[in-house]
Amino acid sequence: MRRYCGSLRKKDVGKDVVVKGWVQRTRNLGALVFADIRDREGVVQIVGGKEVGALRPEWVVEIKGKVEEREVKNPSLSTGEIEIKVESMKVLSKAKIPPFHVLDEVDVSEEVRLRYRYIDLRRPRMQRNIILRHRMAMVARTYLDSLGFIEVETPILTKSTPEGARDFLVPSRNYKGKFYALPQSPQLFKQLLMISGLDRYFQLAKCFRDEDLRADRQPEFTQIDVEMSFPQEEQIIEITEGLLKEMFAASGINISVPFPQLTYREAMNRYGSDKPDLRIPYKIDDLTEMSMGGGNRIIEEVIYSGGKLLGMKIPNGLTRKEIDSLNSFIKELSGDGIFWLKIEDGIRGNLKGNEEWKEKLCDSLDLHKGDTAVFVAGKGIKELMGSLRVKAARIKGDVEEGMKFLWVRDFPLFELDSEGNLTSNHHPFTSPANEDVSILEREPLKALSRTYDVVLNGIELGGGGIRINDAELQRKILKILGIEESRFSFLIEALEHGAPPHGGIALGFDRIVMMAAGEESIRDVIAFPKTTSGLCLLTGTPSDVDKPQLRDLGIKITSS
RNA sequence: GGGGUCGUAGCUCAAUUCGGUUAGAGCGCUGGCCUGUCACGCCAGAGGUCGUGGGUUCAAAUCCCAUCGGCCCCGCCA
Repeated sequence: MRRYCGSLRKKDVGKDVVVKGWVQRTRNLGALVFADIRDREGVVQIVGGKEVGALRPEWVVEIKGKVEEREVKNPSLSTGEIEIKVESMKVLSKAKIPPFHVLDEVDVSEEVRLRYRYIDLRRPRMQRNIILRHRMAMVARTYLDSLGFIEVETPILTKSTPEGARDFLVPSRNYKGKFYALPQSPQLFKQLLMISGLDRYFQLAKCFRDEDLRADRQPEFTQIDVEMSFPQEEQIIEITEGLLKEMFAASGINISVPFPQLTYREAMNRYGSDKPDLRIPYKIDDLTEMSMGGGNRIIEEVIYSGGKLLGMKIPNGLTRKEIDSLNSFIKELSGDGIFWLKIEDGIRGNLKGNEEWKEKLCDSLDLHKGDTAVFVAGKGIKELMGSLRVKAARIKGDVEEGMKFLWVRDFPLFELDSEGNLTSNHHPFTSPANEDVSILEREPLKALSRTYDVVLNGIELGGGGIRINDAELQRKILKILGIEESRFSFLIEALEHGAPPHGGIALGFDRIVMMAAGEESIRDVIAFPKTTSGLCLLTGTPSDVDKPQLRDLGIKITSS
C-alpha cells in the first residue's frame, strides 16, 4: 500500500510499501545507489542497484520495496533509522534540471522562486506554511461556527465605492462604459446581512485594493470578516481574542488573553504609533511643559509656535556611531535631526541649555548613569518619534521575543487627508462615540469612534467597530464627509427598514498566518503571490488581451 | 509618484572604485570510476545576449543616458 515517504518509521520495518514522490538527490556509489524520495510528509532513503543511479532530481517516481533497518543510521532525519530496499521502480515523470534545489536552506532569489513557484512550493518550509494556513482557516471556521456565526459569500463583482482605496474595475459587456468593481472588503454586504436578520455572519473573504504593495500588502488578500447584531464592543473583542487564541494554538503558539488595551490617544502619546510594537520597552515622554526657560532657544521657539519637545530614554546608552545613524535616519524622514543626552560622569550631549533644566529632563526620564536619551522637537512629531523608537530598538537589539498583542481603541472618527479634507479614519459607516454625536458638525476632528484595532508586534492584524444603524445619523456623516448620499442610497434605504445595532471586525488572515509561521512577508504564506509591482511572474499577469475582447467591452486603449 | 538597493554561467556570488590580455569561483549539469552513502568521494568536461537599448572611447561587465525587472521604505492602503 502507498505510504507517505515522511511517515515511515522503525515500526514499519519488514513491511512491503509503495511510495510515490520526487527524487531529491541521489548518492551513486557504483553498484550501490542511494536516493532520497520526497513527498508532502518528508523524505525517505531508498537503496538499490545501478537502475537507481539513472534517477535525476525532481523526477516523479513510484518505488515498491521492503522497509529495512539501516546499517548506518541518520539521526538528523525523522526517517533516518530505516530505508526502502527497492524491489521495483517506475519513473512516472521525468523533469528538466531544476532551477534550484528543493531544500529549505538553499539560497535563491525571490524572483526565481516566484517564476517557478510550483517548485518553490515543494520546499518543506513552503509546504508547512500552506498547510498551516489551511489548518488556521479550518480552526477559524470551526470556532466561529461553534459560536453561531454563519459563513455567507458576498459578491466579487460589485459596486465601485468613492472612498478608500483605488478599486480594481471590471468592464461590463452588456452596459458599455459601466463597470463592476472588485470588493475592497464585504463591509456593506455584511451590514445588509445584519439587517436581513442573519444575526451572526463571517466569511473568509477575498478583498482587492489597487494600491502600492509592501512586504505585508498584496493587491488581493483574505480577511476573516465578522459581523454580529446587538453587540457590545467587549463581546466582539472577546470573540476575536478567542479566535486568535485558537488559530495560534493551531501552530503550537500559546497566547494569553485578554490582550491589554490602549486608547488611540495613549498609543500615540506613549509609543508614537497607532499600532505600537510592545516588544520594545521604550516609551515616549512629552517634555514640553518643563522646557520653557530651559535656555535652549531653538526648542523654546518650537514651543512658542505650538510645537513639542518629545524625549525617550534608551537604557544602557548608545554609542556615538549609533546616535549618528539615528540622526541620519530621522533626517531622511524629513525631520530636523535629533538631540541627545547621555549620563556618564556628568551630563553630555548636543542638547544646549542650562544645567538645571537638563537635570530636570534627566529626572523626568528616569535617566541613570550609562543611559542615553534622545529628543525630537517640532510640530506633528509623534509618529517621527515612534519611528525613532522602533529604529533605536532594532539597533540596540531591545526587541523582546514573543507575541505581544494589544487592542487600540477609540480612534478619532475623522482625520484630515493630505489636501486638508475631512475623511473617515476607519470608514464612513463607523459609529461615533455616543457622547460625541453632538459635536460632529461643530468640532468633527474631536469626535471619537466606537472602533478597535488588534495589533501584534507592531503589525495591524485587523480592526473593526460598531456601525451606524440609524439612517439619519448615516446621512449626517456622509454629508459631513462631502460624500453624495446617492452613492449609498441602497444602504440608507436598508437602514430605514429595520436595522439592528451591529458591529464586527475584519482580520487580515494572511498577516495572521505570516506571524504564526514566523515569516516576514505575506508572500511566503500565499501560494501564488504578486511581486511588489503587482506582477505574477509565473503566469505573466497582467497581460495584453485580444482586440475582439476589447471591442466587445467597448474599450479603446490610449497610449499613455 | 518619490527614495534606497540589487541585476554577470541553471543557482549563489567575485571582477565594476580608477575602462585595457582569454570574465572567474562554489554549487548544479554531462561523461567516467566507486557496495553503506546521506552536502558521498575522486577524475575529466561542457556551460556567458555581463537585464535590455542607446551613447562616449582606439577599447565598456566597468563611464554616461534611457528603459525593464526583484526586494525594502516614504507617499498611498475608507
